Amino acid sequence: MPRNLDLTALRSFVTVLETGGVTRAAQQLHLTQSAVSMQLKRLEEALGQPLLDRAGRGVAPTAQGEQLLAYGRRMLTLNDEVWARMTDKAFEGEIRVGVPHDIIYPYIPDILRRFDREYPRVRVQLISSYTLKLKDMLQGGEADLILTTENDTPADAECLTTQELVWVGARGGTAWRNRPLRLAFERNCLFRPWALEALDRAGIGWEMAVDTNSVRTVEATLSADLAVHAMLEKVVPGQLEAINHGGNLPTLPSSRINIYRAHAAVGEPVDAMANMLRHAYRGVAVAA
Amino acid sequence: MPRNLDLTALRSFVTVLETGGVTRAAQQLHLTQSAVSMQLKRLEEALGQPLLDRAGRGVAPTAQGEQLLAYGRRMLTLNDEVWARMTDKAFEGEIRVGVPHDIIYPYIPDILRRFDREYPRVRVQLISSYTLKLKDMLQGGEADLILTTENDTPADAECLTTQELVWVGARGGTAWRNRPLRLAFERNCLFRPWALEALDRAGIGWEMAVDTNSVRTVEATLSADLAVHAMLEKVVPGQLEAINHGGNLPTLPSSRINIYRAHAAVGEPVDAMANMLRHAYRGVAVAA
DNA sequence: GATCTCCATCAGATTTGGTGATATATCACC
DNA sequence: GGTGATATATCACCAAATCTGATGGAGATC
Repeated sequence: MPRNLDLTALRSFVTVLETGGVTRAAQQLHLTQSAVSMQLKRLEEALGQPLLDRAGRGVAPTAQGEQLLAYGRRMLTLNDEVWARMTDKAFEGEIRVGVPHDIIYPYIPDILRRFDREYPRVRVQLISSYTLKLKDMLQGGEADLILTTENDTPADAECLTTQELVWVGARGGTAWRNRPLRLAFERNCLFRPWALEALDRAGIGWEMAVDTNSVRTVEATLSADLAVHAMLEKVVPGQLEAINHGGNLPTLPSSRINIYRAHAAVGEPVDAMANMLRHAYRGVAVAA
Repeated sequence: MPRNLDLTALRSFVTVLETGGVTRAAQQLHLTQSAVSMQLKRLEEALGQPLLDRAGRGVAPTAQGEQLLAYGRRMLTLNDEVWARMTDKAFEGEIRVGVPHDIIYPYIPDILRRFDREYPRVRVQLISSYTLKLKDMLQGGEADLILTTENDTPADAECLTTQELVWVGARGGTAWRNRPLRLAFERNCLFRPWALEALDRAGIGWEMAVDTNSVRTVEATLSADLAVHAMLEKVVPGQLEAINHGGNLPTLPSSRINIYRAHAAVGEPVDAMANMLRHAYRGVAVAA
């Protein structure tokens, strides 16, 4: 008494019912008619009951055959799926994802981990840069999928979420009370001009506490409570916090997180990555 | 390049990961260690990539192995399930279902059809009788599952639905205007005393148009617009209709449809049948 | 460093499962 | 009711796959 079905025979069985004949099925499967016939016989013997009703024209499944057909289809679907995932060209290669460095945390690391589980044969290259640079790279074919932080959503993009820009500083810090307000921004940070403009409009004096291109420097300055910074509300790292300034600092504009996909970027892995990003930031997956 | 996975090898693969060793897996599977080892090798060859990481203590799946593990488990689950359905003793035998004949339509035929599809090796014996007789049969072990129409729900029963009892007659019929009201009921019909009592209380004179134990006779009498009858609102057959009497006939009490299960009736098929009945009458399936 | 455990690999035995040929059955048409 | 066409079952044979039991080697354990 065997315990495991033979997927080859099962495929023959399903094909016989789908093509309506042993001979046709055999052709489609590139086997001889007798081989398929014997597979059917083996199946029936193994399960100890008739599966096909050969009465007259064509073949019809018996009641038990119906059962096996349903299960068989599901099993073959799984088989084909895993087979595709493990060997299909479409599931290997590289996918280049660009993310502004200020929104890498907290979602991206987890997404990369999960993606690698799902598509182990796809190498993910994470590009961390500025929104403008990322858009250039997408144009230049150097990235397949990018996230951006912008104040609107162009037609070729999709908005994942709109988030408030907030003032942040060290946990429990007081740097935000100082005047002129001491700021820490990277030179190319997209939010820097937004913050400055908001302060100017509110008539609050300010000065740059650091002049750097390093995120680390900014972080260190903020952690030491020497300056304040602006970032999206949902991505404030643990050692910092949104400043509860009670109106002493101006409200900052909101920003959108958009996703762009290169025209050339097609295939299930890219779809899946896009969906994971959507799901993380928007909380909603989009059907493929 | 094979196209179908070998479920035997797949089971070995899964077992190796579950037992943490080729040798242990082989014992559990009643195979030699070398056989299992070769199966693993064949799997890796077929899929063209390493599935196991034999580094040091124990075995760990590679990233691709994780994939295969997940799919493999699902496929084996399906395999074992269909195998059980097709060969397990628990999925063959007889199940005796008792249903009062006035609620057989419209649901029961469809349920029986669907049940037979799901459990082709289980013979269903449909017992059509009166509620009291059915309860006797259940007590006497002559039925596994019965539906009843009663005006309450005893502790050992489960109420599926509460339905209004309504007056019915021929489509477009006028028999309900006659006085004395002419009635057609089988002798043992449970609803007969309910109807008579309601008429008496309303001071409406009545007489029995037929004296029979045959449903057919009652139906024929009703179809000919010679008498009226009372039945549950949801089970009125097509050739009859609920009478729109506008208060000229008394309101009838409501009735419950209950389900009872014999203590000895256990197993998945009985559960499934009970669930199908619940679903049909109550519109809700109950988790197994 | 000896021992133990576990796994990969090999040669040979066995079984499985496929091909091609043949027998049987069913249908369409006369 | 017979005939040809088409479809399926079965058989003998053969090739390939797969199991067993033996062997050797890599780590872990003492």
